[in-house]
Amino acid sequence: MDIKLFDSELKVMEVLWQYGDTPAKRIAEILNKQVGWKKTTTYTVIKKCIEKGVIERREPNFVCHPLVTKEQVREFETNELINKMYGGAADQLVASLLESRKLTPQEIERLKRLVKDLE
Amino acid sequence: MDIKLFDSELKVMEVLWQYGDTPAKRIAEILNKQVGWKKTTTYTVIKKCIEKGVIERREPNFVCHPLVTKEQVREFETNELINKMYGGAADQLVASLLESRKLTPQEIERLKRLVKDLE
DNA sequence: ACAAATATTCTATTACAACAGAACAAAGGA
DNA sequence: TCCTTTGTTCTGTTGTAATAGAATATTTGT
Repeated sequence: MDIKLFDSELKVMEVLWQYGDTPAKRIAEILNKQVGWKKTTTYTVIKKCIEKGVIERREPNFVCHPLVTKEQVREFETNELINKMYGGAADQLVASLLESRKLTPQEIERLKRLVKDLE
Repeated sequence: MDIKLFDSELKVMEVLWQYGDTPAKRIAEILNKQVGWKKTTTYTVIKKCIEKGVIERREPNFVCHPLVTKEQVREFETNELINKMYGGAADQLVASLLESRKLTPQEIERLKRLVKDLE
């Protein structure tokens, strides 16, 4: 199963992650409202997702069911970034975040607690 | 200046970041060895980078000079990831890293120190 | 100044993600 | 059963990143 998702595929997956198992028709409605896609576009992308193994059709009514979690995709994407931009060193990424002050004070607080809670 | 770099452009920038100001010819040699590019490919991509404003030609000898740092691009790419996959919350990304055990013990140590050193 | 070597631009080709129209299939009500 | 609606696939268009060949310009050694 190839977990690399294109932007279009991610849009579909986001719907499934948010709403759980959903009929194709419903996904099409949601994405039409959200990003203006025609229904055939949604169906095309769903098909790609099925071929790719990240969605399967399930009873009853062939609802679309996600086979990968958002966490898995997050991890994958994050690893790609770490390899591409940080030479594979995950802590470099964190260091960069801290230095660039991209973290709000609240986030820094939460981060401190996270790190403290390690082991 | 559009800081969004394609993979091909990133290859050129990596050379500049690693070696400093470099003549186009030299970049072409390096990338031919590294990734097998023909020299015209390198020149084409350099041109794109110049149009995009991330490289300029400088005296003497019109060497290629990077106008953005690796840190800037890192930050940009990291922000894109955070927005795309973590709903804009940077600390979520860090939390995900900690949970997924993608950090080695050494990295966790360094991370602790980083956090401790905050103010 | 001119030939040879080198540097650069111009123009194509290929591959594929994004998007969607039209054709086709299936299901439900008259 | 047939017609209408709904669901799905098939096929095609568009845009553009990646790559590079051919043409052109520039420099350099003699």
